[in-house]
Amino acid sequence: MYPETIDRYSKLPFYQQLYEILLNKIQQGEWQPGDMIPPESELIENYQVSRNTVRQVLDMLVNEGLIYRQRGRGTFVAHPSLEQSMTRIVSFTEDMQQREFTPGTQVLSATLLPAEAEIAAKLQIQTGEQLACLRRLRLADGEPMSIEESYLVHSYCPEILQHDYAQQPLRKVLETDFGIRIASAKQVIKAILAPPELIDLLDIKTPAVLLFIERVSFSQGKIPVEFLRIYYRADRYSLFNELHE
Amino acid sequence: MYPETIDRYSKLPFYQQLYEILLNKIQQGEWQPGDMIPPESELIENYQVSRNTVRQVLDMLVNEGLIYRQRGRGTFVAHPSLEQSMTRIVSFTEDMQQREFTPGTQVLSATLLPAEAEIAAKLQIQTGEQLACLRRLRLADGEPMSIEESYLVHSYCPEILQHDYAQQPLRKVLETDFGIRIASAKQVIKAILAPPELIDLLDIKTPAVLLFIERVSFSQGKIPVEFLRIYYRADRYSLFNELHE
DNA sequence: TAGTGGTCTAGACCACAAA
DNA sequence: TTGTGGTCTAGACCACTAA
Repeated sequence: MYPETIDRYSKLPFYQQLYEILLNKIQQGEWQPGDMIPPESELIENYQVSRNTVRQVLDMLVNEGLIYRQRGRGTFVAHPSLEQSMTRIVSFTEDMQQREFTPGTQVLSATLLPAEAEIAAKLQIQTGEQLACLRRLRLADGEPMSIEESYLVHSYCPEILQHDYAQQPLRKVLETDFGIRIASAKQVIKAILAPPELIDLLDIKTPAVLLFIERVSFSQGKIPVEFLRIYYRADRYSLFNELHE
Repeated sequence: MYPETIDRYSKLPFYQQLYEILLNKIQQGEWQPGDMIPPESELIENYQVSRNTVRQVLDMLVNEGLIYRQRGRGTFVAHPSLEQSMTRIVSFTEDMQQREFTPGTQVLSATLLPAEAEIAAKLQIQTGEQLACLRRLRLADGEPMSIEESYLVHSYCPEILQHDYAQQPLRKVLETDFGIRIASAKQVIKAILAPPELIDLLDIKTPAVLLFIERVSFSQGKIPVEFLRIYYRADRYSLFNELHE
């Protein structure tokens, strides 16, 4: 399924290929949190690249918080942390597991509609172009945690609404059915007063506060694919991150 | 004032020394946003280090969003972006300038008080130890933008309250008077309903929503120095960031 | 002592941008 | 064509950890 060796004639640089290979081993759980990954010497041997190339890849994974190094001991898979959810694209399921909640999902609606100007601009399409809109209520330990409104450019992923998203992650369908992998995203984080129509759905009392995120997600080719609005119950959800000089 | 060459007998690695030198040129404005910085070949020549070492330093600055590279053209100082304020320690003044507001500050109070258990734990000190508390109203274009409550471990910086913080940045006093440089921080971001006592100060109407940040800042020696609460008017302030795989 | 990651060097060839 | 950054190699010596 995924390549295990570096294609020396590929247009992709060695370090990107090796990054994909190692990332995959972590994401697929072949290497578990806390596991030591093979030492640099072994990666050099296995993949037939220089130490600098190996270290370039490990640096990337360290920067993303996926692994950490200990001099004299080795390199280890990091335990998922809440900080990661601020800089890495993390699924709702992963996010909730890190917060030690049991995740759940209810589909509120799945419809086609023409793009409003505001959303069209963010997705770099024409106003009125068809969008697939998926609204989901997200649960944590059975209680409402957030509402997610996804708007997908329908021409990139026709028939996308013919799945049961209570069971299946949207991201996985995008990847397996349409070959679209979300590689990066930009988002805005706000605090808002809960709109009346969300009060009942989220099972909160007015006046209630929400942490509100608007996100544009891009494919590997940097094409905007999805516009997402997430309304989090502020009494149950907060964000963490680290700053440096 | 700041070293301009690499001390080849220092305990600090070359790349850290070079990082300090280049960071300083950017922060002091010697190199302005949009300026091309010297090409790698020149940095190699100037500082007598290898290309890998130069590139290691430039990689760090790129990761922090301070510079960007264009193949075939050169390396340039980045224009400050709103995204940076999510991962870099940015002063209120800088942050407002990036948002194209004119910043202003009013000191609400400056007092000494004993540490509550909650704050003491975050600052890794004993409950009841003396804290310097500085409360400031922050203005943008003359209108209230946020309230900042700083709690500093007083034994690290005695007499710190004997300055006029309407004029002088707290961070600068810490550095020049006490040799404390804030190098990293951890923060939590929440949405809250405005507490009644802040309503008037922020010139908002109830029920009002705030973006609320609690931050612990660490010195270069990783010692917690400051606990900070910031209450932002949600109608005027939001956060931006980028995510990746 | 053996094995790990941390730092550093001196080269090489390539792709891209501007003149 | 020249100069820039992008990728890659093959070595070296060091500091730290664990046995």
